[in-house]
Amino acid sequence: MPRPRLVPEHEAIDIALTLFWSRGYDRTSIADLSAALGLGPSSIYNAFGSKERLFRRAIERYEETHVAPWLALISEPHDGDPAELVRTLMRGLARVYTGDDTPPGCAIFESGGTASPRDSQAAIITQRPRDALRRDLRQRFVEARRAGHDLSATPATLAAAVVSALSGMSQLACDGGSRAQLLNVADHVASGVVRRTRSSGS
Amino acid sequence: MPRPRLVPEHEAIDIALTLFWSRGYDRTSIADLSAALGLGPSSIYNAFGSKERLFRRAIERYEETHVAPWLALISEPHDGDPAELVRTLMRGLARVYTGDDTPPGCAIFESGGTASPRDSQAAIITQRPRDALRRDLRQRFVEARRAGHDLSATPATLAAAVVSALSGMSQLACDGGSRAQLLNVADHVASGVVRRTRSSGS
DNA sequence: GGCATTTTGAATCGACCACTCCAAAATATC
DNA sequence: GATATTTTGGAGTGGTCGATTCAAAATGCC
Repeated sequence: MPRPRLVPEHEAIDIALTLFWSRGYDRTSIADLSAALGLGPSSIYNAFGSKERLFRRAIERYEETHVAPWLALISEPHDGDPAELVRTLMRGLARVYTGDDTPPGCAIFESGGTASPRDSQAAIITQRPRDALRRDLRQRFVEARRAGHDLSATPATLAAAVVSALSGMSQLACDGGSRAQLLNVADHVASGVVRRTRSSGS
Repeated sequence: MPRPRLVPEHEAIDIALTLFWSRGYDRTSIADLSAALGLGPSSIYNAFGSKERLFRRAIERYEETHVAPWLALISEPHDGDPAELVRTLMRGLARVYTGDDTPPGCAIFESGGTASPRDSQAAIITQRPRDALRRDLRQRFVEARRAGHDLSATPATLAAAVVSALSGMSQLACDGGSRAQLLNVADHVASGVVRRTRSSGS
């Protein structure tokens, strides 16, 4: 019954995500969002309440649309080679970080800034999915080890190493690294997950 | 002959570095620096010219005092095992990232923010040492391969992987990761640098 | 002590920040 | 068409940002 919106909510969130993703939370102003949406500040606040809440919605959307498909690989029980699973996960995210029509890097790693001792909600918002990724990966490695796979390190260390590599791949993409470079890193890291008992290939 | 400074230049840079390191460039205001130094804004601008130039000096100091000692390991020719070299480098930086009386993480990775398409001098300032680290590491791997060492990937890929791991270790430290966790990641990554021809240990 | 030189403190600059207020506009229901 | 409900545009809120100005203060040199 009320006046309809000029730009649908999900579309507004997508636009906001692109801005936060490319410039980070701090360097994205309400004026930037206003210009990108073609709406006044009042419309933004009427729809989302605050810049922080809009950022939260944008990050949630990023998780759903860009990370969740690959995260599903490791959240459900899987009896395949854990190295191959990590390889698929990392290669998929490598492509996300170097998408042609998306900003370089990973929104979860880059857009929130560093988590300072004191208040910085944006950093906390992006830290939660990072921790979740470490936890899920670790759990997956625990299951893989139970299934008899010979891992090259403890599940916790492997999870930390894989997430560290992903974080660094995001950084590399932001520094201008190519998709091929990121894929090479992904392959190399994945190949180090399982213990290799003999020399492989040339 | 002139009036002496209340706080020496190198000491002021150290204090500024600690602030930039812990809060990042954007979230560190002139007022913050003024309070930490016990000086008025005019003194800061008289001594350093601008916030950006002070940041540049602080990052240079970080490179000299915290990174250069470990970087020296890979810049000069070395005939030892490249894996052991990487291990020493990464373990040393892991300790820097989790120092008791320094902020968590790496100033070069965390304090500058993401390099946006458009102007953000702070991001560019921190990108230069990141690129230098990749370049030096790659060159070191090239030499190691010439010396007959059997690397597990191309020098460029290995360099990108090691720097990615370091970047991720910095992120992990900012997320509350312990020194032991970072050291484990460092050991695991280093062990993957050389090709392992047979299973090693338990 | 007087002078040149530099730093220091305090007040202040315009610009931009996230955010708000309010009247006009656009719809569904009646 | 009248009314209720929500969005929209635009002006404007106080606050903080980086940066500046200027007189007072503190030194070495003479």
